[in-house]
Amino acid sequence: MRLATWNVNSALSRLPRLLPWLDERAPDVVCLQETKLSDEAFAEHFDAPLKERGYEVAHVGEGRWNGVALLSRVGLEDVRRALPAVPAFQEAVEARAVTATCGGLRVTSVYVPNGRTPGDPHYAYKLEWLAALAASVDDPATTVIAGDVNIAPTDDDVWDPALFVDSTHVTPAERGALTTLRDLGLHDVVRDRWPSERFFSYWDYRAGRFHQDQGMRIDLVLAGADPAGRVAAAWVDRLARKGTGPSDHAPVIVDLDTAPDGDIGPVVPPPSNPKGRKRR
DNA sequence: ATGTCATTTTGTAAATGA
Repeated sequence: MRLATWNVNSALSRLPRLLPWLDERAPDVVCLQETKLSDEAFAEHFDAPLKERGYEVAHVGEGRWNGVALLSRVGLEDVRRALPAVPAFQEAVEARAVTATCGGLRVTSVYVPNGRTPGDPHYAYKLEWLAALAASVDDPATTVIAGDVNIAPTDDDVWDPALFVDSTHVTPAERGALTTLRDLGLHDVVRDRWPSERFFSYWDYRAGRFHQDQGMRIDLVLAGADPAGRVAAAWVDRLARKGTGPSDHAPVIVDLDTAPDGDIGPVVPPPSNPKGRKRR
């Protein structure tokens, strides 16, 4: 099963990139963020092309800002359109999370509040929202939380840590929220796959940041023991950040070993070693 | 110092947000 997450920075603007990307990468489950569409507008533009490609859809949008979606062609059940006990911002619950059961996993597409600057009301809201996210996890073992978390887990996930001292995305309180999720049993599976590589998932549109690879790794796939133990590949799809009309984020793709029926299949014994040579 | 992009508007340039 191939799972992907992508902050598209307006699904409508990204339509000419999104549909070809689905055809090329053929993900089974897709978490989208920043669709910036109402549910009605998303349905108008996406229901037909997604159905044609075999996807069921759960979209939670408000129109101008935010907006998240789950696309799945391995089932989409028990949809939850907001985190339980999610904090409001200025009395409005924003469209930042949608959860469904897809292919036996409880998947949540998240768009964590940006926070703007420490001290800003948006920053306190971000931390409250992250607490609600952790509290929303029912069964960590089968959970996947994927999306734009607006937090760089370590200084290795920022192109120039010195520039970001005391900025949002890197503060101990924000990173502590990721630690809380980790302590629940959720693994940052792309980092686990590439523990000492430096790579990013977001690059500012300005100042030629992408072409100088000056970015941040803020789009994560956090997976519980069951999916984390089945990771076959995990990578950032940088190609989608190139060319005409890209999002400022690249998709993150994770492949899980599974047979079509959801059974991982027989355990294959290791090859025999009749000549007694040492294995490397 | 801050080079882009997307969205909205008693709109057509300016504000807002990231």
